[in-house]
Amino acid sequence: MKRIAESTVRRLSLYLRFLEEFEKAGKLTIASGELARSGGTTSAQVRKDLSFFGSFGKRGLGYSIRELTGAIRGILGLKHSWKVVIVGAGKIGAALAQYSGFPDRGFNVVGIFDNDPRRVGQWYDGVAVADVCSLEADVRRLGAEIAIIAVPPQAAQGVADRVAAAGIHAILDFSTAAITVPPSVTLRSMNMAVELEILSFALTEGARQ
Amino acid sequence: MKRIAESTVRRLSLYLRFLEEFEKAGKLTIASGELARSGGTTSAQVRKDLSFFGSFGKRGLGYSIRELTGAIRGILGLKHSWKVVIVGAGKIGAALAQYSGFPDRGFNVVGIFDNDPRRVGQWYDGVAVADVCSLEADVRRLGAEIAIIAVPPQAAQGVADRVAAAGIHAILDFSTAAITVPPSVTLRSMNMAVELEILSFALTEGARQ
DNA sequence: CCTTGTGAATCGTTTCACAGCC
DNA sequence: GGCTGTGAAACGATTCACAAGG
Repeated sequence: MKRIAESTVRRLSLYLRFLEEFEKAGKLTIASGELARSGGTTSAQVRKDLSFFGSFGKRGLGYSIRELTGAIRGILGLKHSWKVVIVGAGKIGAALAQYSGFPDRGFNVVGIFDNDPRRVGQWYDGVAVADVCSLEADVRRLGAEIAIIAVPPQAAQGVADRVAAAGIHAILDFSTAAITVPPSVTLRSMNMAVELEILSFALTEGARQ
Repeated sequence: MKRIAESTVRRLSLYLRFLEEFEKAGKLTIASGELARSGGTTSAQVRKDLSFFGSFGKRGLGYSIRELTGAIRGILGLKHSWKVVIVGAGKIGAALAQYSGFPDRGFNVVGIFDNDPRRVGQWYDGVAVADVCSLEADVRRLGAEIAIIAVPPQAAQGVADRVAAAGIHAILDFSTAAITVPPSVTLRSMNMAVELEILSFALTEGARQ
């Protein structure tokens, strides 16, 4: 099977969001054009994205919302839930730990870690903050599959190395550092500094023209 | 001037981070290859990215770190500071409001808004939470240029419409909704749901192969 | 007649490779 | 000799356009 572009996967995730809304609204079928309009793309793009994985529609009719939702959830690996650990129980880490949208979508926080003794032992939504010393052991014991890094930038690379060594293959990095991981690990960065600077560039460019 | 790709701007922002580290370490010059290695790209990519904006290096020598840092800060519009409002003073909004890395990099939080009377009046780092009723008026009065949206997904689109109407041209959306904005507004989404689903896909794909 | 699925064409980005300069 | 700056080539993603099927 051909390698799938990240942009395709990102759009599938968005389609899923819109499909769930349409489903809630009681709609039964949808055409690629309508899905495209919700997501700011084109009908050809929607069809091409789906075509990498099979054919899910009926010519002349469109897609069954129920079926397409199921298909995309299967493609994205959302038919079962994932175990997530959060490293860093500061403001952002704590906010994420309490975020209720998580479990709803199949991502269960099974561990939270910090190196500050004042934070260790605090409870967030049924999970106690553990000392980061036990990170590797706990990741293995709990069978965690995804790590969220929410530590200061200087500590981010070290944490990434440690969770990778403990067998984690997927990392979501909230720090403003730019970290690197071995090829066997998938890394997504939610780097607020970078996003703000992209906005700054756009504002500046707009003013230049 | 040709349109600049978003990927180029994102890399410039990363280069800036590495350059600042090298500068702190006392290095004076750097070659494209070394910058590339820090950022997981290639020397040709670094040179091409910079070439869109001018020529900043010396053949045979590389780039003066001091000069290149200044040039990139100029390109990204970071030579002056930006006024930011945060809409939503829940867990994420409050965490962002207190985030000290913000002002360091020229992004000053000048306003925080919420619709919950229990949150209105709370102080975060010298700024009081205001009622979201006064959003448009305050945005104009304060001269805010960037809005950060940290509200529940159902409310995100409405907030985006309101800040856009109030004259804001740059939005950073932390909600898990997929919102749309007029072409005059630049939108960046830090959509945790999408990023987690991309990780889920990668883990599933890895297992499939 | 409407809408999908898809090869072919187009467009944009990255990589190559080398002339030009320090 | 070493490294930049940049056209040209290669690659990858998006858009087009149409045959096929309900």
